[in-house]
Amino acid sequence: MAIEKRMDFVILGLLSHEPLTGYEIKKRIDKTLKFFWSASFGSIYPTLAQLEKENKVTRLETLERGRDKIIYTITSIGRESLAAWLQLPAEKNELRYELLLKLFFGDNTSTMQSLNQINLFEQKIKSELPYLKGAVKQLESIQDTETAHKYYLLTAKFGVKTYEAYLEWCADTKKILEGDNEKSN
Amino acid sequence: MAIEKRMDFVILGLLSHEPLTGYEIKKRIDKTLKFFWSASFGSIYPTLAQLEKENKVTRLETLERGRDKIIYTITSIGRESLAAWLQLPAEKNELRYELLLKLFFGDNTSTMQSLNQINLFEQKIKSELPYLKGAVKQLESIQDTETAHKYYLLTAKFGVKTYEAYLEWCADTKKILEGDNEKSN
DNA sequence: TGGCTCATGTAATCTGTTACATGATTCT
DNA sequence: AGAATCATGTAACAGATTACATGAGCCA
Repeated sequence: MAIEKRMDFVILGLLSHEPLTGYEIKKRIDKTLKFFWSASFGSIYPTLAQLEKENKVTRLETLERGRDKIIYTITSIGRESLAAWLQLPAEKNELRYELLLKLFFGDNTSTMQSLNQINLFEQKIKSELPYLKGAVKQLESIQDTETAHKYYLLTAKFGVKTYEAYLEWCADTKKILEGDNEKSN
Repeated sequence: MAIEKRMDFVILGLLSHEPLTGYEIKKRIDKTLKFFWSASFGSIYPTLAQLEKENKVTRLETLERGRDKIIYTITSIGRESLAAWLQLPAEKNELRYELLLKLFFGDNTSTMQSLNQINLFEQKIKSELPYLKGAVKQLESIQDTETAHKYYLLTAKFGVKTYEAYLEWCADTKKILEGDNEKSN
């Protein structure tokens, strides 16, 4: 019943900053939003077509370096729609961690298997954390008047904070499981 | 291509601890797994029917206090299937926070609106944290031989750790936004 | 007696992904 | 020359939710 099609607003939000092509929207999502949102071409292009029908965006076909491009620009109707959505309370706030699911059922397998899962998770977090920290550092240094950067910084800080918490938990949990593993040897 | 139907394994995992009805499975998920997984009746009952066809569970129809019940029990085939899945690396580890999405696009609205969103999130986390902490305390005190409890404790600790990180981030972020808000007055 | 919990199930719908199709340009 | 990137789009499918349908037992 409630507004659930968040892809509409992800796209409108990105277009509120600057006109973009569908391809560029995908890149922005993968680079900037990926820590808390994702999307595929299969949802981006149809959504853009629908937003155009609703007069929330306008399309401009261009030919750049011999390559066809469709640049989308947000309209005032689109901005109103986005602003209305921003006022509604955030409903979907969910974490879906298969790691935790597998760990929860860890009594059906060996301690080594559980440790293995945690190590994989830990490595992934460790490999992504520097990127997030780099974004925070860069955004803190620029100090421009662009308010969009300020909000980007706040979300990047969320990422750093939670990733650091994950790493602490990984270390704690590994110690516990390793202790158990030795006892059983 | 890969095994994506995780609902199968959530159910098999819960049944690996004890025989349950579909209704009880739903309750277990809502109570114990809700911090990192969720499910509805519309997926639980059809999945149970399918697992029975695959001989991974057996059904026992009973009449308890005049009320019909179907109690499902995991089979050895089911246990093998679960164990095989536990060995595979966890693939889906995603956080989908609409709050962060709305905050990211906060430059399209007032600072007050963004603060409001964060307050709502903070309140929700604060209201859920005591439950998680209670679970940790209880699980730490029992010290029984049930290994399942040990793994439950580890996931509950994950919840406490991340929720505490969220609250720290909320406090930090509110300070920043409140400062900005005063400057603009 | 009215509302809550127990209990099972289905149909319609949603929301999105994956895989495919196509082809130009740019980098190495 | 070949790989990677740029660029748009569709069809099939997946995986799940929501809403509905139904009804009994329990508690205040």
